[in-house]
Amino acid sequence: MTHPKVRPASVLRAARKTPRRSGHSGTKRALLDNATELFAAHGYAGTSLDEVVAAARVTKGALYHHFPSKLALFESVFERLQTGAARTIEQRIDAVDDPWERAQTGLRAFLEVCQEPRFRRICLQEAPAALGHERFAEAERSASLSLVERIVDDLLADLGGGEGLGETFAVIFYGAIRSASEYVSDAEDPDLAASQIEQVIGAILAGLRSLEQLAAPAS
Amino acid sequence: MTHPKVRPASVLRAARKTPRRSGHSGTKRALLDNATELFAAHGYAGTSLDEVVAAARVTKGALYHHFPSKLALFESVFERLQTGAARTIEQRIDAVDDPWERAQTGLRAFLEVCQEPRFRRICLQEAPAALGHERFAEAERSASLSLVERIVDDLLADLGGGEGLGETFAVIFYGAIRSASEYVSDAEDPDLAASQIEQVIGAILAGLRSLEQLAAPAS
DNA sequence: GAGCGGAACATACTCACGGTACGTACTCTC
DNA sequence: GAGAGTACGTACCGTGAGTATGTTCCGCTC
Repeated sequence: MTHPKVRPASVLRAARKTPRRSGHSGTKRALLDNATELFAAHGYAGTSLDEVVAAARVTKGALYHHFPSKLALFESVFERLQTGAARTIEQRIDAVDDPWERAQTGLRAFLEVCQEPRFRRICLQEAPAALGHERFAEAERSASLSLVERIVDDLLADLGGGEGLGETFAVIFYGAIRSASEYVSDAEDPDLAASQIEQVIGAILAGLRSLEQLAAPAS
Repeated sequence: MTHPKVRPASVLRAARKTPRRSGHSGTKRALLDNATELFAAHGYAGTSLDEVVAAARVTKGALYHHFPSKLALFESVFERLQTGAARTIEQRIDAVDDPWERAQTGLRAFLEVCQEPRFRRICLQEAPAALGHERFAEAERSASLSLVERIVDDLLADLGGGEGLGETFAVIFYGAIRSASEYVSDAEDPDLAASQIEQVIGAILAGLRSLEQLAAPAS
């Protein structure tokens, strides 16, 4: 009884827009684009695949042809946003030579990227729980955190001491600016909040710079 | 207990421990306890209510009598952990007078609390996505962040200047130690990682302390 | 101490949604 | 032009959150 021999499908035929060109289909891109919007608007759990395929004007069969699971779809969406953001920031900081000025530039670029609502929601809010802590930490390490570590290493080299503390510094700074980005996004006056953040980070960096040496074992 | 008319339920009968005492039942506590374990082990989405009620040896009817939804159950679990952690940290820092030493003490207490697996998973990893960004931010503000702000305000008072930057400093420090706690948890050698974190935070605080004045408007 | 009202559950169901099974249409290659 | 592989479409299933509807027990009143 399944599959009546004679398939009507007349309505669907009319709906077809991409004339089934060869090679890589636009269907996958349509799914990614619409999934990005929906995930950003309603979160991972709040978005049903029926909504996604309806928005992309295809069916679940098409979706599961391109992605093995809902989580894999989310992962693709996540990676696209993540790599795009990392590339943007990288271009900005590569244009600056002085390590201390580069840190400020990187901070500014990161804060700007985090104001992008889709990036905020998907990469900062939904991804940790959706992908799981392990998978998310790995993705962050290979993207954002490595950028921060590059910057921090140059700072520490400019100072004396601090051997072996680069990763620790990077983790702390990354957490700080990640939290700062949320603060800016939620502020009533984002521009004011951003300038305050830059001021405070600037003070912290200035304080570190004023130390003649790092690395004194604590109590 | 359960309908002796014809109903077997012999297993459940033997399992009842609290003899249906008056007023507040132990059922709610059993649900909260088991839900805490399961949410911590499998996350919010990965835990089914059937598992919860089976572990608590009750039925969904009992659960929905005490909690209006799965999210409300999670919220209760979250709040219990959150307030308990805040109370622990508060006691630790209230025993210290010097503001700079108190900051270090608070950091150490926070890092310890974050090593508790249930707190980590539920309050730090699952809660943001499960409760939603808005609700989670509010809970954090009223619990952890207010503690940090109290500490930071004393630091700024000890220094000169920095008027109106207390909240900004608190946000940045809170993000830093939140990220630091993850770093410590994931480290192969948590004790070493924790000491490195304390070292770096100590250096940052020392740097700030060495500044004669804060609050210089940036570019 | 009989009756009554509500709290504290249990049972059985609905429905949304992720995932699967299996089909067909189009294209390319030989 | 026949076979194979890609790119879908359709119908179905299982799980799990939430609901409707009981039923039992306790405390209170008269």
